[in-house]
Parts: sequence; C-alpha cells; structure tokens
Amino acid sequence: MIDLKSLREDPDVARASQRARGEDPELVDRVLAADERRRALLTAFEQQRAEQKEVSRSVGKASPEEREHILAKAKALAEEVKAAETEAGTAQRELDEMLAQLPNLVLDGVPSGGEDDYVVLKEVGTPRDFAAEGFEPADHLDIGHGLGGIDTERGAKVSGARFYYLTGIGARLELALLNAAMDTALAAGFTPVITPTLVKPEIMAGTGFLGAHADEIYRLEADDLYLVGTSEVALAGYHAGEIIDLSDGPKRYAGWSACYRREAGSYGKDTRGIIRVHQFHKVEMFSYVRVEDAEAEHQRLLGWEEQMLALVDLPYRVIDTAAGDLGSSAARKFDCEAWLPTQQRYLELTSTSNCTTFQARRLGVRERGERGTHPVATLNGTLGTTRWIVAILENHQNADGSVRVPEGLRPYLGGLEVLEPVAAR
RNA sequence: GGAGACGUCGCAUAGUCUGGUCUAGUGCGCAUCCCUGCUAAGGAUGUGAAGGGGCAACCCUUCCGUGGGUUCAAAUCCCACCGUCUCCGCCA
Repeated sequence: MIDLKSLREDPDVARASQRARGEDPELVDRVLAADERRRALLTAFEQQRAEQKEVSRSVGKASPEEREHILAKAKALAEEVKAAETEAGTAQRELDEMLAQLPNLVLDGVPSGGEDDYVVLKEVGTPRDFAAEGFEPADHLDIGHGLGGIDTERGAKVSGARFYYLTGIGARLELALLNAAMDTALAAGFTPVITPTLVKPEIMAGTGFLGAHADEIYRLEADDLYLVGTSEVALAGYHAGEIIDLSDGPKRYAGWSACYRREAGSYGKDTRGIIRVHQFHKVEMFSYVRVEDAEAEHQRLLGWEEQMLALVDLPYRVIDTAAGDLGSSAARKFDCEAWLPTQQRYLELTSTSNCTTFQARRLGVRERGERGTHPVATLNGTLGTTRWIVAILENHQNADGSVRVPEGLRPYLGGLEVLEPVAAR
C-alpha cells in the first residue's frame, strides 16, 4: 500500500511510476478523488457524532420535564449519525479498494518496460564449452534419471503433472543445498525460521500476492487459508501489527519452507523436469530494516545470494528487472540467473526484492520514531531452491553421466566428490 | 468433537452482575525533572494506537480479542466467530 499523505503531496511520482510499469497513471487521480470524498464525509460524521455524544450524556442528568424533549432530540440525532457513518464507511471502503490496486512506487534507476527490458548488471563465470570438451551435454532430467535422483513419472502418477520425487542422491542434494543456504544465512546473522505454509487471507493480501497474480496461489476453501508460494509470506506476517525495534540494526530471518505454486498461466512452459513445479523447497532471506537502510540492505541480500552461487560454482548473470515485471510489492528487483547449457539460456535461481514500506504498511509493521510510529521497509531474497539442482546437474556433468560435486557442497554430502550413475555402480 | 473458565491502554490488575463524569482507575515498568555528599530511598510531571481538522498551542472521532446487534447512550446487555487455558472423547 502506498502512503496516502505523500501521494496527496506529490502525485507526479506515482503517475510516473505507473507509466514506467505500463499501467494506468489516472488510477492515481481516481484515488485522490476518492480520498477527498472520504475525508469530507468523515469530518461530517465526526462532527455529528460529537454532538450526539454530548446530547446523550445530558440525558442522564436531565430533569424529568426536560427529559422527554432531550430524548427526542437524541433519537433524531442518532438517526443522522447512523446515516453519516454508513456514508463515510462506504467512502472509506471505496478508497481502500482503489488504493489496494495501486502497486508500489518503483525506485529511481529501475528500467522502464516489460519482461524483456531488464538491464544486465554483470556476468560472473564462464559457461563451459561442451563442444570443445567433445560431448553433447545431457539435460538435468536425463542426468537425474541416470543418478537415480529424480522421478517425475511417479510424481505424475501420484500427484499429477509438475510433481516429482527426489530420491536417493536427489534428496540428499536438495538437503545439502538447503543446509548450505541455512549456514550461509546463519553466518550472515540471520535467525533461522521454519515457517507455517498455510496462512490467513489478510496475511496473503498484506504481502501483495492477491492482486493480479492471485490465480497463482492455492486456496483451501474449506478452511479459508492459502498455501504460500514462498516463506516470504509467513515471514512478512511474522511481525504484522507490531511495533518493532530496529535500533540494533535490521531484523533478519532465514525461512525454510515448502513452496506451492499453481503455475496457472504457464501451460506448455518448462514442462520437462523440475524447472517449473507445483511444490518445492526454498531457503529465503527476509529483512525488516529502516527505510533509509533499504537500498543498502538490498545490495547486501544480493551479495549473500552471489555467495551461494559461488559456493555451488555456477556461471550466472545479475539483472535489474524492468518496472513492468516487478510484481505489485516490489520497488526494485534483482535476479541472479544461472546459465543452462542444454537450453542455451539463463534460468532464474534467485530473486531479491526491495518492497520499501509497501508490505509493512499493509501489514502494520512499524517502528517508533521521533514523532509517533512509521512503517519499516521489508526486503526478501532467495538463498537456495530445489530448482538449483537443475543448474548444478547440467553445469557440472561429465561425459559418462556422472556429476562433479562443487567443492562448497561437499561438506554437506559427507565429502562426496562425484555423483555416479546408478547403473554404473 | 463435547463441557467449562478466561480475553481491558508495555506487563499486572480494577471496572462487567446493577448500561450514563469510564473523558477506562491503580500498581509496576519507562521518560523527564526535583531532592539527596555517594548508595538506598523519596517527590513531581508525563506515558498507547489509527484517522481527521489547525501555521501552531491544541481540538475532535475511533479502538477494552474480532465482527454484528439492542439502546438516546455499551468495556458493561444479546448473537456469532477467533484465541488461550482446564477437563473429557477421538486420532496420528
């Protein structure tokens, strides 16, 4: 949610932000009109209410002969107040509804445009030249089959398309990766958290996931709960409605959870293997920081993500996502994308968003300032997901179907250096 | 799933039966100041959130788990829901 007061003071910033996202700048003016209407009706209601309270109080003290007269007056006032309250309430709801449609203001420097208008900030590492090495790289699913690590057929049998089993070394690899991610977070001062994966509607709404992409989210109708697509949701809700103390620096949490996504709009996209699946695991960083510290924290989160990518020794690039591809909560987003040899393209492995005060305002996460309270900033970023297995298998494969274990992961696999195909054993 | 108790301004508690200076009292904590040679102790004042109006001092409205209802008037009465605790039943 955008701050109404600053929107009133400087609507041009919001209009420009809307344009950068490729969305309607006139929504800003509709919000302002609704706000004006609401304030007028609210003031009218409050004045009538104050009068009514005074009259009501005088009823108790009134002499018997005055009483009847005063009571009649009070009754009439009560009617008026009720009507005024209803009107003011309706105006408030209309405003809220409109305000909820307004996405976060993008930060200066964010490229305008849509999905393809990202800016590459840097490229790290060099993709392997498999032609020079003299073999055609296999894709992650073939390698996974060979290792006895990935079973998509039984996944489909039991749960449907886009489900899978990780077995044997596949399961161990995921645990190793996520443990490495947790250790990285711990070393950086994060508090490890295992979160709920079912959350209430107001928490899901507060994080901004129930807007344009609501059909991405699993909903349990019988219980009115949502399955989270990331532990960001549960971690953003963790301090909902609280006044937190950031005087000792940011509050940093590393969430470990299963993630669920309906992948509603992605028919036919990444259907092979475990690139795009309905359920996976993720270690997610989440920071509550002061507003003035948000951009610096964003760089720090990116730094820890790159540390993890270095640990598993993958070639990757960092992109600055364009405004139109940001999602409603983010003011800026950096993705790290690993090179995928069999598809000759980059695949998103991490994503870190600076949500500024957008989520915190909706969820009521504040800190105490000089004069009263104000919302904090929230940021999130990926430290490891099931999908990373795809990039690890493909980039570190050998001609014989075995896979070199990147050194950083070896301690988490009992010192194992090479994953051998099951058939070869 | 059944029965019962409870939910009040950071914490603790009064108020609810019997609706009306509750404009929510008190203690603790906290903040500032005063007093005290130091310490211990004491005194005074202040002490939440959201929204609105005003240049400002300040004023108004809302908030007693949440949402409805009754009433001129609700922390207080009624209904529903949520949460916590205790007991019973069932299940992993």
